[in-house]
Amino acid sequence: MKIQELSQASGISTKTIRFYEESGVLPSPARKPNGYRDYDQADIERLRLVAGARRLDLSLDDIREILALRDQREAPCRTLLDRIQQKADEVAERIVVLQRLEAELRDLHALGLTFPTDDVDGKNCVCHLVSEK
Amino acid sequence: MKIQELSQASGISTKTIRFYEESGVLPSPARKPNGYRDYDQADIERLRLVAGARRLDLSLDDIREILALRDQREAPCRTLLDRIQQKADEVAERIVVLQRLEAELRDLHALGLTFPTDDVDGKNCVCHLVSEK
DNA sequence: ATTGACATTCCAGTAACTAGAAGGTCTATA
DNA sequence: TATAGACCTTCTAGTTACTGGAATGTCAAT
Repeated sequence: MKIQELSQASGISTKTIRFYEESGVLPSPARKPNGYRDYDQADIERLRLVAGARRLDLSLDDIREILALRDQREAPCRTLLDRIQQKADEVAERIVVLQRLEAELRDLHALGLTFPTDDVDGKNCVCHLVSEK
Repeated sequence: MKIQELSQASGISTKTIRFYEESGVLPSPARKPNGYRDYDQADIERLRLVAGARRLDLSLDDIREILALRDQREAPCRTLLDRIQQKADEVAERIVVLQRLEAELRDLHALGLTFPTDDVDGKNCVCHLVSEK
């Protein structure tokens, strides 16, 4: 199976597949006599796991660790579950920060609308609202 | 005024100040006879505007554009306000995506807890939940 | 003369790709 | 047989906004 077929079976671009190989997330595959990469069913499954984990926004570092466990025939389920929970917590935190930021941006925008928009140096300008103290 | 004093007046590290200069966000400052960068009050104000805009997560590209307007003695308030609103919209979208992601992660974690954690290849493993179809 | 705190430049690394160049291979058709 | 096109290969470099470190120079005080 050539790289493009793996790409279609996984939904991951050939560019990214090669990048994952170089990053150590995917092993170097067998090569055909002409030098083309040659993949099999196990590669599809591995790449699908990577794709699923990436969709959950797990880092390639996390994924490497999980796959390394699996390669040593140790079940990575515990580690994977831990990472999923940890990622959920990170995301929750990030959401809070972004909510604060959005509120601030909306407030600033509303306040800015009450100001003249042709003031380059005066204090009556949005720029001065944006400048830190 | 030396770079460290500007750093203290703005809360931006000297590393970042030099980086901003190289990035074209700050102009090349005057130099003292010994080659040290020499800043003045206007530099503090400019850097504070940059810092404030960065705190609102505006990109250096946006900031460059806003400062370029100001440098041509055109009021950047309209552009700045537009960027603020646009950024608020982006942030709102990002929040929605992250909320979906968090829900998915929590669900997956809850589901994973009902599975055995020592299953390397079996279908009864979290890994298979994570793998994409 | 030396110490310590500053300054300078340049190089490399971060995360996860993506784009493009230059070239080799395979298959089908004119 | 020649050639078109769709694929493959490797390599380099760009993205964002910094951050860290090395090697070296300057300045003030002891």
